[in-house]
Amino acid sequence: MSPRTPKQFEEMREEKKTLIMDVALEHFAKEGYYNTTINHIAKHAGISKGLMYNYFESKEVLLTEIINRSMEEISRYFDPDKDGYLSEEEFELFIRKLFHLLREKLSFWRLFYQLLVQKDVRDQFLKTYLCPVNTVSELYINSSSSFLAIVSKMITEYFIRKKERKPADYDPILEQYMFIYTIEGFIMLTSYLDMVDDNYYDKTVNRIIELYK
Amino acid sequence: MSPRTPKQFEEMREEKKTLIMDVALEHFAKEGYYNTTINHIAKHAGISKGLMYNYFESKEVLLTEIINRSMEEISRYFDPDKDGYLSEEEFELFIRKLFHLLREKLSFWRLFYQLLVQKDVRDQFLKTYLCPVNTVSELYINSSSSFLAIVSKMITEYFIRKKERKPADYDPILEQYMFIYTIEGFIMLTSYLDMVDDNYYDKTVNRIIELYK
Amino acid sequence: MSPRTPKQFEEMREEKKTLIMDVALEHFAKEGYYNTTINHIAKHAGISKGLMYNYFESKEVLLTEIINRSMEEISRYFDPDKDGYLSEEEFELFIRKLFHLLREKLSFWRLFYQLLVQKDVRDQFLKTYLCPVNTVSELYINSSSSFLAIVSKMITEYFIRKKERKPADYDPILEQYMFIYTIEGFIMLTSYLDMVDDNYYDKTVNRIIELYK
Amino acid sequence: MSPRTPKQFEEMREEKKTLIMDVALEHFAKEGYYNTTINHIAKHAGISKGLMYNYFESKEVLLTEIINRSMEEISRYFDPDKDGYLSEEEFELFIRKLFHLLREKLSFWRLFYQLLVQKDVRDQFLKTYLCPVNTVSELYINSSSSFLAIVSKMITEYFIRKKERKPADYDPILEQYMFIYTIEGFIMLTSYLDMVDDNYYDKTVNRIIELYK
DNA sequence: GATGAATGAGTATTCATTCAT
DNA sequence: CATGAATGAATACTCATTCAT
Repeated sequence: MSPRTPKQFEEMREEKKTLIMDVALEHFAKEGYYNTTINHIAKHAGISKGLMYNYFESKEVLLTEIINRSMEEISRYFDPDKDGYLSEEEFELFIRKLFHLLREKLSFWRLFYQLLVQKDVRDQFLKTYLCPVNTVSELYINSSSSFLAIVSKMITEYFIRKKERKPADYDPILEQYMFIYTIEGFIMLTSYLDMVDDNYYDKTVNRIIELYK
Repeated sequence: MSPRTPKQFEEMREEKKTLIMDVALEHFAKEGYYNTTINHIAKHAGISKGLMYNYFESKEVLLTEIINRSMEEISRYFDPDKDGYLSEEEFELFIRKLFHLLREKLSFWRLFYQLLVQKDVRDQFLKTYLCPVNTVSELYINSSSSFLAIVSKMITEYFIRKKERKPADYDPILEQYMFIYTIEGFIMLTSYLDMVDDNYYDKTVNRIIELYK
Repeated sequence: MSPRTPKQFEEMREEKKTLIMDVALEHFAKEGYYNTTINHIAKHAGISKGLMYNYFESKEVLLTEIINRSMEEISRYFDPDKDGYLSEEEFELFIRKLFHLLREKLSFWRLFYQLLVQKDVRDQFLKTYLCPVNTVSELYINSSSSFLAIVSKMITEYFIRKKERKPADYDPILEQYMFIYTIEGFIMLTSYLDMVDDNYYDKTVNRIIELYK
Repeated sequence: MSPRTPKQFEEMREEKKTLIMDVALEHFAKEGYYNTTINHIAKHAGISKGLMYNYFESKEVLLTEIINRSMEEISRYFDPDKDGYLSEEEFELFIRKLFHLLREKLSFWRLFYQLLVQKDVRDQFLKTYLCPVNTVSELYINSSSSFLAIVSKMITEYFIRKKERKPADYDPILEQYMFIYTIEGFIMLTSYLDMVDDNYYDKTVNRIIELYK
């Protein structure tokens, strides 16, 4: 039994961190951030309370890391072209991916909405993930942390471009708002209120694409 | 200095209760229910902690009374016909009123979403305000506590009726979902994320009416 | 309607005080002194909390007055000869009266034992009602407050006198202890634990008299 | 500095739990359960308030555990034959042991009487320790929790059996009551009122045995 | 006299975080 | 690395008592 290499240690550490974050996310989503105690997470992750602080220096840092990880996953999952341009096909794919993700990462969305709803967390979140940018290119410096801003900008530009193939009275800004409200409402009701009608999940996606593509 | 009459006491009580509820709603909405301490509310209402308990037997009761009061106000504000039938004009008016109310009672909506997002509170809330009913008429027995159920039912029936004046492939259920998602997303983004573009407030309302009336 | 005389006022005051004390005794006995709130007593006595403090300057004073009143009643009820001498007939009568009183004033006994059991109250009580005395005569200065001491002394002397009509190995001190233990145990079990067997109430009294007269 | 083993932790826990229970018993007995604050106990046990809750989930549980522990000790101390039969020698021994225990566990008796005197606690206690049983044998399933019931039943049967060696007018029920009152009164006065005359402690025991054996 | 609104010190309990081993 | 004992600041809630009217 040769001693473990530093690399092995690092891997074990990462695995443990991942485990803790998974458990924590699950509980944060189910019981709420404030109602979930460090003790509870530790027990369910099969480690001691003290060890938690070896991995995450505070409960808040744990939360932040969970959010960062999820945002990175999401960002990677969408992986838009780096050209900042959204074709019609890409737009449709984006929506389909979004709805697919909603089902895959339900716990994260639940946590996400819980947090958005609290002023202090929300402000922190928006500062991190929605820092105002002017050009798409400058965003790619740190694409995961500015993912929302990138996407937001790309969608805006998509709607503006759409005007060309629409009647004169077409208002791209208004349509974009309508699109975002619908998406948001769908995510909210699905992830939060469990008000999801499985029979209509696909129909809804198609209808949104039909209306806003 | 004659002693106060019972009537005077009652008035004082009501005034103070209202004051406390207003202050509490403001803070619950801004900081969140769990992050708002009784102490904090008391201080901002200019009274002692102990007095809070003269008016509300617990923090939870305070919350409940705030919600009930707001639901009653909202219920009174909409005051739908007692026929359970929503004409096209009434439907449009309903939407306009809803958006008007959103601005007037922003704090309440914020609180409302915060609570919906917490499983235990949500369940309690839904049980109280969305008890399943079969006929609209039976709801009017206690119209404020079943206000949501009434509205929900009336909207469903409105969409079903709409099918008559629509093409064969019109799916009323799907349309209703789309309508609700849009509304929900709008309320959510407006009340929560302050993502409201005043220039587009009215345009959005009109567009929603245009799409779903 | 002529205005009330000072005497009438005084009587009304006394009546109200009596009412409050009755209600308070009942609740103290049932719920315990610490578990009974001033508010509760006031409500059950049909007056306001503030007015309570017009009659009794504190909760503790109320308790003290209840005890004093009861001790006076008991003292009056027994009304021993002022000669400090207990004849055999008087001894038997004393016991019968004691057991009769136990039934009449059950609430008081309950309160009494509750209080005895708490060190601070007990000390206060013993200081007031059992101040050490040397001669019976000096006790009569304030016969109600030293009632227990008087009775105690009279009983002691009764047992000592009994020795004359008993065998040589008769130990009056021991017999007195045995007598007191029996009485005490009976009162305790009857008043507190409701462990009273009505069929044996009289038999017990007779047996105690038989054993210790 | 190797980390502590689970065994070491367990030992530490038990020691500390015992310490806390001892301190708490002492204070509950002296000041009364309601008058003894968690703060006070913690301070006298030399630990923080918070730690109390690591060992006992509430003040009430602390009390319950103290009582259970004491009842078990007492139950173990008496260790009656499992035949449910009390011979004359065993009866005498039982009494001697009882009086011995009274001195050893004075604090517990004080606490015990305080609790008996409060209706809610009393009911709970009686339910736990005096659950009605029909045969002695069925009690031994959980002998500590039904210890009082066992003893009570054995004593009753002892007195009934005694009738055979007594005159025709001997009333076993009455005698048992007299016996219990005497015992009870003795315990009460000794443990509570400190009215114990050391010179007469043994004489009393002997006299009780003489009278009721 | 009479009321109940108002106060504030006190109480049990929780929980993120630290630290000795 | 790992443990869980230990801390203490914070929180909801209670209640005797005071006081303006």
